[in-house]
Parts: sequence; C-alpha cells; structure tokens
Amino acid sequence: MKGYLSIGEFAGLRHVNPKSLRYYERIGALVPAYTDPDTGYRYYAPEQVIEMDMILMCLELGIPLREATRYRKSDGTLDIRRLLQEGQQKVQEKLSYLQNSLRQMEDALRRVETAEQVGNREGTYRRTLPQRMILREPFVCDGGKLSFKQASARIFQKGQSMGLLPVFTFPIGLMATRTGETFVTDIFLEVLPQPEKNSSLDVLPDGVYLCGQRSGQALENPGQLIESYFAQHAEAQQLIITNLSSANFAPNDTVLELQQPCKT
Amino acid sequence: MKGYLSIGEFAGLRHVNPKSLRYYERIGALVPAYTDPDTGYRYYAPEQVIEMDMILMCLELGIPLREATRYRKSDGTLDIRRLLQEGQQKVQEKLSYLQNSLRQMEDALRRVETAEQVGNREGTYRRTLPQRMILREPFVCDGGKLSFKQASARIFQKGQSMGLLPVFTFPIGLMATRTGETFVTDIFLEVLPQPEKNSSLDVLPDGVYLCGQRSGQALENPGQLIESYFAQHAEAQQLIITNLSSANFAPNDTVLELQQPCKT
DNA sequence: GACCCTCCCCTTAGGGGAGGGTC
DNA sequence: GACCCTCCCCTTAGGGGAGGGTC
Repeated sequence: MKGYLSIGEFAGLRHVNPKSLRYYERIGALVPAYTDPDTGYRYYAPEQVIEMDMILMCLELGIPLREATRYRKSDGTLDIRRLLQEGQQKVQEKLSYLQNSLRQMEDALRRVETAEQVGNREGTYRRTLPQRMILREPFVCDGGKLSFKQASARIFQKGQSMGLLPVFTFPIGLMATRTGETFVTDIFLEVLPQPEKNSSLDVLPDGVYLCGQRSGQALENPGQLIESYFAQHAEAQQLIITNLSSANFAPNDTVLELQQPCKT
Repeated sequence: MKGYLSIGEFAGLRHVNPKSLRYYERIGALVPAYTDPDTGYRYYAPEQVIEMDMILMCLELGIPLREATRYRKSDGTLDIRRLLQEGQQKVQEKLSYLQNSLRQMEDALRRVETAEQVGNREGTYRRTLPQRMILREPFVCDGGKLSFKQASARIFQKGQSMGLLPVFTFPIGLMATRTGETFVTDIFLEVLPQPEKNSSLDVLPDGVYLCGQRSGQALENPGQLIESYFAQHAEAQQLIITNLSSANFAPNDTVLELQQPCKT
C-alpha cells in the first residue's frame, strides 16, 4: 500500500505492540486510515502517529483512553493544546506528590538507621537528638478506659486527618512531666515538619538526652514504668518514652527508649 | 476482641477499603492476626498497621504485591530498610522521568502557541526564530526511491533509537542549500537539546528569517517547491521548510512554513 | 518466512452488589 | 442498625497463544 504503513510498521514508529493498536481500534481511540475489507489488514497513515502520541501521553498521565476522546473535537481535529495544558498540570501534581514521598522516605530511613546504631545498648547512655515536631494529646495512664493501643490508634487517625503524613508507624510515644508528688502524661505522634501546619504542633527541643532501653512489653503498664523511673531518678522532671524503629521490624519485638532531657 | 481491631477499624487507620484488606489476605500479603473460626471475622493487631504501610508504599511505587514478600524475611520480620532504599531509588527515577516529560510538554506547548500566532499569515513576513537542534540526514528529492513520508518515518525511528524524544510529530522538515545551478536537500527532525547528545546533532542558528506559508500538500513534490523558490529568490542560499504545528491538528491540513535565513 | 487476522483465556488491585449471618 | 461474611461479576490495557490466511 503506497504511503500507508502496516500495523507492524506503524507500531514500530513508537515501539508499541501491534496488539495495543488493535486494542486502540476496538475502543475507538485510534482507527486505521484504511482497512482492507477482504483481508482485514489494517493500514495506517504516517500522520496518524500524532494520534498515537496523544494516546501514549494519555497513558503516561493516567488518563483513561475512553476519556481521551475529550481531546478530539466534534469535527475530528485533535486538541493538542488542551491535552498539553491539562497534562502539564497533572505532571506538576505528580511531581510535588513524589517530592513529598521522597522527603518522607528519607526521614523514615534516617530514623531506621539511627535506631540501628542505638539499638540494644545496655545501661544508661547519652545521645543528642534533633528537634522533633509532635502532635500531642492528654493520656491518662491506667485510667483503664482507653488502653495505650486504643489511644495510639486515635492519635494516628487524628494525625492522618490533619494531613500530617507519618510514614510507617514507629514514631509514637508517651511523655510524662512531674508535678509535685505525681505526674501528668501525654501521648504523642512524631510528624514531619510542615511549615503551614506547625501552629497546631508542639516541639520536643533538640539537645542531649539521658537514655535507657526497655522491652516493648513495658508499655502495657506505662504508669508503673513512669512511676518507678521518677522514683529512681529524683532529678528527672520530664521523661519521654518512644519506640526505636528497627529496620527489621518484628511486631512484639519493639524496643522502647526512655529519654530524659539533660539540663545543659 | 480486646486489643484487636475489626477489619473496618483497621482499614480506617489508613483510609483503605475493607475489600482491599480481604484481597491482601487472599494473596498472602497481609494476614489478620486472628480469624474467628466460627464467624470468619478478621481481627487485626494494631502493630499490623506497619505491614499495611509497607503494602501501601509498594502500591505507590508500582511494586506488585506478590513481589512485596521480598521485603519479608524468612523469619517473618519486615525489611523496612531495604524497601525504603529501593523505594527511594524508584521515586528518584520517576521524578527525573517526570521532569523530562514536563520539559517536553512545555516545549511542545510553546511550539503550538507560536504556530497559533504565526499560522495562516498571507504573503511574506519576517520572524525571529530561536536556535534549533536538529538530527539531519541527506534526502534526495524526487529520487523516486524514498518518498518524503518514508524518509520521515526513517528519521523518526533513528531519533527515537538515539533517545532524542521528540514529543508529537510536528517538528520535521527539509532544508535545501543552493550549490551553483542546483541544490542539495536534507531531511531533519527537530529535537530537544540534550547536553550529552549534542555532538551528533546539527544546529539551525537563531536569527531573523524571511518566511512564507504553503499548504501541506506542497511536500508531495518537494523538489519542485524548492526549485521554484530558488528561481524566484535569487539571493536565497538556503531554504528551510518545516510544518507549523497547530493546536488543532487535523491530518491533511498541515501548514508548511518556508524559512529563508536573512543576512544581518 | 515474516507478517497479519480473529478468537479465547489470563493478569492486577480491587469495587459493586446479592444474600445471609454477627456485634 | 451497623458491621462482617462469602460468592459472583466487572473493570483497564493489553499479552500469550492457537489456528489459519497474506505479503
């Protein structure tokens, strides 16, 4: 056929499979310029490669092919400009979404790596912690009503509804502050800093912390854990209990770190 | 169930559909901590949310769930670190791919918009063109062997195999250079500048061009078009013929622009 | 001999019900 | 009454054949 391309030749122009072109025809997205009525052979005009390009762009952008007809006007002409404009916006959105994902993943990896270095240390040690942004709620230890697990489910949901995006579940904890003979506790969720949300967040300051580790089971009775800590450390005004996230996460095998801010 | 979550509660932790969780169980990606043998009710442990997070991350990264078991070691522990590391790489790749797409789309849109401003002008006019990078091949007009359509299909394939990424098919053309009484012609494909590939490309310099338009049909006999142009413009040493890409692309309705570099 | 045709069956990650039991 | 269960059928964009004609 003079000037026309067979399905294989046409497919070769963009390294697609002839099967794909038959599918595009079936759904009406790209009809060959000529089909031999005797043999059923499809023949494409070289200019049709632009239709193929538009289809390939729609696929990349995640625009369903049945909707791709929106970029074809009633007279059959293609509205490339609209596809490009709407496409640019879609790509921009994907880009900022991925950039956000990357930030989260970097943060999570950093967390896992420090946990690996710190994990399973014996006794008491000091380490310097960066500033942490937290979402915080009062939590009454041993009140009986809300177990720690239930409370943590709640704060996760709150953080999520606020769009605070914690990646993986590690950074949850309790903080206790001594008030006279007793203490008050809050549950908290460590979140990624996000400029526009910081007003509803609290800060755990950076600095040197006096640390020690406990098994994860200890959180089943957090009141007792805190009480005995404060009894043994008369100078402690505040105690932070958080889970060390490990790269080999095994449920029922988390390690807690107790962190007591040092006066400097 | 004390401490366990029903499928709906667990799904709510990450705003997923319970149907998804049943699917994850079916393929073995996330098995509930406990299933009531009498009622079939699924119960999840709150810590399992980390498994859900890993699944959600795999989905975002385009890692098939059946492969997601790779991030679970033989003893059942999760290898979060590996997922994060491999995931970061995937996200980086997607990012640079999208950034490239965006560049191409911006370029295509710019092209469409200038074509809109310039399109359908009568007579002769001057306009300033930016520098263009081109991939170029000799093309013998009216040699008979290779039609222009066939030759353009070939150069597209060449450009593609070199990874030069033309978006949409517009930027193709012919350039003719006068040599004494006759002229030589090349076919060319305009491509996006890419630092690492520029060595195999030619340059059409920026500057002012003397332009005029013809219907797309004229390319069916390009030799004649060029011959009559050179006959009418004794001063012309070089002629570039390229298609004006329109935002409303209609095959068989392209407009050609003849561009003659002006001496300045 | 390489290419093209039309069936036909299969894939991923679920969603939308129907019909019936459970908290 | 809201929630959960198991079927069953459906979706997108094709890919992998089988069996048979075409360039």
